Amino acid sequence: MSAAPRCDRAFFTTDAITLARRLLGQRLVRIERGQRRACIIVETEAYLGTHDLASHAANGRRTPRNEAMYAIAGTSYVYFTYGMHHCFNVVCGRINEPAAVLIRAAEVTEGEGLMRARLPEARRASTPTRDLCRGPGRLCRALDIDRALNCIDLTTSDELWIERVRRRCVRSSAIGVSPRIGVDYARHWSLKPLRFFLHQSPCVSR
DNA sequence: GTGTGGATTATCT
DNA sequence: GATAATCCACACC
Repeated sequence: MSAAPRCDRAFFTTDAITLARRLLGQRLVRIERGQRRACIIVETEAYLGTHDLASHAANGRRTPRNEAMYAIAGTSYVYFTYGMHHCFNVVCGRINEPAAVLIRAAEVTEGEGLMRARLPEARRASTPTRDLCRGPGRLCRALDIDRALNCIDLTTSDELWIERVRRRCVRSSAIGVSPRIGVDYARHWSLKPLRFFLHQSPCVSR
């Protein structure tokens, strides 16, 4: 594990599309009981604001669940869905203007054994390493991210943060763009090109 | 390789 | 009461 500076407030303080691209290639770090897990982010989705009908904050909806989306850039937003999965987002934009980036997939670099231990016994050994953080629910399971980590400050937390392992954004030609996944209910907003991923990564979902 | 449906429950209407 | 920013197993090709 090479030393790298933690992403600071300025890194997160931008619009969701910019942050979604900026996060690609950066390192997500989780410390639990003194043990470190890490992975390189390879897939993200931008959720833009109250006008974005696919966002939990669509039409200005503000509830206990999505309260974190209204917080300062660099705050975590972790929610529970489909009765069994957690999803991890990084809040961006201005305070009271809900925008966030969903972290959809990553490539494991540290703590693979700890991640495998979270799988059911039957699949613990047979699951390919590239699948451990391939998908937003799998990523949260592998890193043991749940609502205890909702609404924390990623610039100061000692449990979860992002390290800036690359100074500049990945070049555009290396980034694939597509519609977001699983938001068919959002009418024309489901078709907008707001999913970003590294072409060359085997750890991108679908 | 593709496609389909079921799991399972917090959250909101 | 309905829905969900998903995943998995199984059928079939």
